[in-house]
Amino acid sequence: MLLPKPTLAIVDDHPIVIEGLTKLLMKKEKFDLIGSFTNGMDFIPFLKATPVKIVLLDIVLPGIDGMDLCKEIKSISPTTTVLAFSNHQERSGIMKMLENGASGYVLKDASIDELMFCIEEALNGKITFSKAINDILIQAQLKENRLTKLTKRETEILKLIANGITTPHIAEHLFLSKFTVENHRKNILQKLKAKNMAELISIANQQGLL
Amino acid sequence: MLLPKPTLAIVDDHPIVIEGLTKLLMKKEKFDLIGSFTNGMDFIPFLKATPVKIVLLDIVLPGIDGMDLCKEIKSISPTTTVLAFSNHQERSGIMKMLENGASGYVLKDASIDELMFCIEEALNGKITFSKAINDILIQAQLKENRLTKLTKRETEILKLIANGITTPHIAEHLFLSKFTVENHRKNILQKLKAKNMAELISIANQQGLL
DNA sequence: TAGAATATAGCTGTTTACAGCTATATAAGA
DNA sequence: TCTTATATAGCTGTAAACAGCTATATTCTA
Repeated sequence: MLLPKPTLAIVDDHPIVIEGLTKLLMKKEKFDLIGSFTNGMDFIPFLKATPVKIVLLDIVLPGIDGMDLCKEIKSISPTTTVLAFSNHQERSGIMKMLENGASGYVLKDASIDELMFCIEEALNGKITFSKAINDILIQAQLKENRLTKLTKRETEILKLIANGITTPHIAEHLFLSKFTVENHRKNILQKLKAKNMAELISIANQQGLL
Repeated sequence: MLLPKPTLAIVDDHPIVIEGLTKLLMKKEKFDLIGSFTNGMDFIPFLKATPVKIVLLDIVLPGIDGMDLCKEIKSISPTTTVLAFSNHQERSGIMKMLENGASGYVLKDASIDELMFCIEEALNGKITFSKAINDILIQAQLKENRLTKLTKRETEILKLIANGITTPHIAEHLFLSKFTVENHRKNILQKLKAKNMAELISIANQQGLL
């Protein structure tokens, strides 16, 4: 290959991960691995001295964490592409990384091919995620889209209410105490921010919950 | 005109109407007016003896009324076209005539051109109505289509209910007694056949009343 | 595995809803 | 003009809804 390979650095507090990644990346011969670091404090001076095209960045790090480090990296070298590489699966962490300038998020149990693909996509300016992360984000999206999240039981009871069945009858029908049904009703009212059953059914209809 | 004109008969208990119609029809020279009768008993023997293509038939007649006479005419001579020509504006009478085989219904205050047009349409096998009758039928249709007919007040209150406003507050808002609002609610419940407010709002939503 | 969410059950008031009636004045329609 | 529909107001019960709490067992899930 005549073109110079993109320079790549790893920041991960697990030496084993660094070791494994190094070997795999060597095999592929697509990137020039110019440095591995187990914390952000060591990496920052290096970045200031050396141009780095792409950084694989863990979230959990001793001292400054990945989220903050990402921000720092982008302010020092905006042309550097940061790709989160972590085991963290919380949506909040993922979002924070993206807000701070990361170009994607790859879960550590992703395959090497998946990782290579994501790196290339990131280098092309795209935001990419490994499959597992994608699933998490989509699911979160779905939950959020469903403006209101009623449980199975609540949905069941809501439908009965919409059919004009009263609390005592619902209790009978579902073999529950009337107190239980009443509690479910209270919860539904709260979740949909309704003052009473009439408004509840209105809102439920608007949101297509029936 | 070389073609034989269609034969036409009038059955109407008002001599003035017969007189006027006769003159107008003569002018148009489109039909061969072969007989005028002020009651059905006189007309039936005539019809049995003479082929009549079209009959202008009033509803209010001495002895046998227009609805029954129409049926009789169609059973004696199915090829005879009967066109109701009356002042009656009740939907039930119109429907009865049609059920008994009439090909249309022209109100007596229709213009002569309207009448001529309707006769021709009827001869062509169509069911026609003068404009005023059409309006009556359409309006009746609309009323019936609107599966449920709520009054202005009821609709107003229904919307407030759907917004979660309780009876006492609705009463305040509309400067009414709470008893009045309660009565409106009862009426709405009955009209929409709902057991309670929850079901009411469901049904109202289904019927697009909100 | 610990914490969060869910489903369950309970108690006590107060407020609303609902059923069942009567009644009257006005407006709209046949 | 006469009947029907509408809008108004009233009364009396009973049933249901609602607000505000506590509490526990189970199930999800990070």
